Amino acid sequence: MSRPTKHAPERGDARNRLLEAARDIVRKQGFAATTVDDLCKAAGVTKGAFFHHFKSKDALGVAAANFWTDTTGAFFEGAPYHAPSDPFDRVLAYIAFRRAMITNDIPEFTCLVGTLVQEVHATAPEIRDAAGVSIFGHAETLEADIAAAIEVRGISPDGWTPQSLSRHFQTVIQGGFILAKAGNDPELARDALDHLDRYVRCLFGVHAVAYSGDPR
Amino acid sequence: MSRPTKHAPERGDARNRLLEAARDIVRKQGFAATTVDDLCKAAGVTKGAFFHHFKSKDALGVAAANFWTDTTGAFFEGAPYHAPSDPFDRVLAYIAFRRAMITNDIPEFTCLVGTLVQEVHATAPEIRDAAGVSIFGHAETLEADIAAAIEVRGISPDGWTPQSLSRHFQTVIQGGFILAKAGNDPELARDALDHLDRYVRCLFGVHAVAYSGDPR
DNA sequence: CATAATACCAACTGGTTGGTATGTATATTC
DNA sequence: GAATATACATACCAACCAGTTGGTATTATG
Repeated sequence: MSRPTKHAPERGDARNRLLEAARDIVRKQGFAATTVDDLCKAAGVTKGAFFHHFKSKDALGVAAANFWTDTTGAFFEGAPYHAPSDPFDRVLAYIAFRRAMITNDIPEFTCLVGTLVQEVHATAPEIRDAAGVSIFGHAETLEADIAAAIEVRGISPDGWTPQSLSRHFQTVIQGGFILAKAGNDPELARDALDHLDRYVRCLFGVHAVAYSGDPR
Repeated sequence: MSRPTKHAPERGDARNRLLEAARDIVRKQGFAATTVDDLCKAAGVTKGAFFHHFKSKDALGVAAANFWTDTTGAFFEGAPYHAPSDPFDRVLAYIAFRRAMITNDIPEFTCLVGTLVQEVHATAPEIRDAAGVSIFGHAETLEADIAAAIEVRGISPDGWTPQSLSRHFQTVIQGGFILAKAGNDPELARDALDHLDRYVRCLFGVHAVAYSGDPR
């Protein structure tokens, strides 16, 4: 009878429920504008539970960033863009996958750690660093495919490396989120990825084709 | 004897001093984390002055975004990247200029409205829209040069337009700021612009050359 | 089964926050 | 030069905020 369900808070659940609440609310409102009470209310727990699991609001911020790293890490690891046998196709499939992830609800597809770091980069180094690990760690997962694509396609990168390109992917993704927010239009985030797709094809000397929008 | 100096507050100065304080403090701390008292203290005025000029903190946010639009608009209009006679060179000069603006102090070169919109996009539509006007309005100033460069270079854009490319410039710039913050390293913002430079040369069929880093 | 640790909850607190009420010196208008 | 409007300053407030205190129910341990 101890089946953990999503909407019936159960003993031992509070920490995770708080982290999920942080993930959802911080993306909507930002970190500073989100109160501890907001999080407790959304998680269905009291402040006692909050400060039992996190020694401060900032500590929750660090934990939320790490939670993001873990959950998105597992999500991308299991994602279908790894399937193509050609490494360059995997790189393109990553971009298509990121594009397909963009829904109509902005807080739903935007990045928690990008939002976090924008706010706290100068005031909460521990949160900033946890966000950095998340972004640069995710970028790293692309490096091997990019390096393999360079080899397979027989190109000689001039002024860029697998690392710098993998980071540029994140740059374009994060920048696309900002434009989507500023224009209140998710399509702007898709446009960013279309330009990225074009850039990558260009770097690898592959002619751009009309973009289908289908990640498969 | 009524010479307005920068550090001796004078009658009639309060509004501008508050906007300058907002520009500087919000980029460091974010909007929600910046209190009205913070702004008053930095501007050397009292709360009475604040609420005389702005009916609420959110109203100051809108005014600060508009202030940013006006001041950066004038700054870019008078910037030297407009000098080259060839429009494509002007486009490259813009990128080089943006790159040269990146100093060692992150809050100094990052974008107020990018920071603002990330925080308030879903909670303060008026601030979000003012930020949108700023970003997309600035992007628009690049469209004519891009369009002229297309003509002069005789290329046929496939799947992109002067508007979408000018917006992608802002995407890369904003994304570069986020990575710079996450890595606590301004160089990451420069790397973003190097990739953008490479992309633009590729779109126009111009071979990339070793990047000098000098905007002239 | 006793002890102890864990996982919470309800009520409280002291400092902070955005905003207000009221007063006053200066500039503008008639 | 009287009246009015502008541009502030001072003092204050109710709501809110992160964090604490002191407790209880459950689980783990020996």
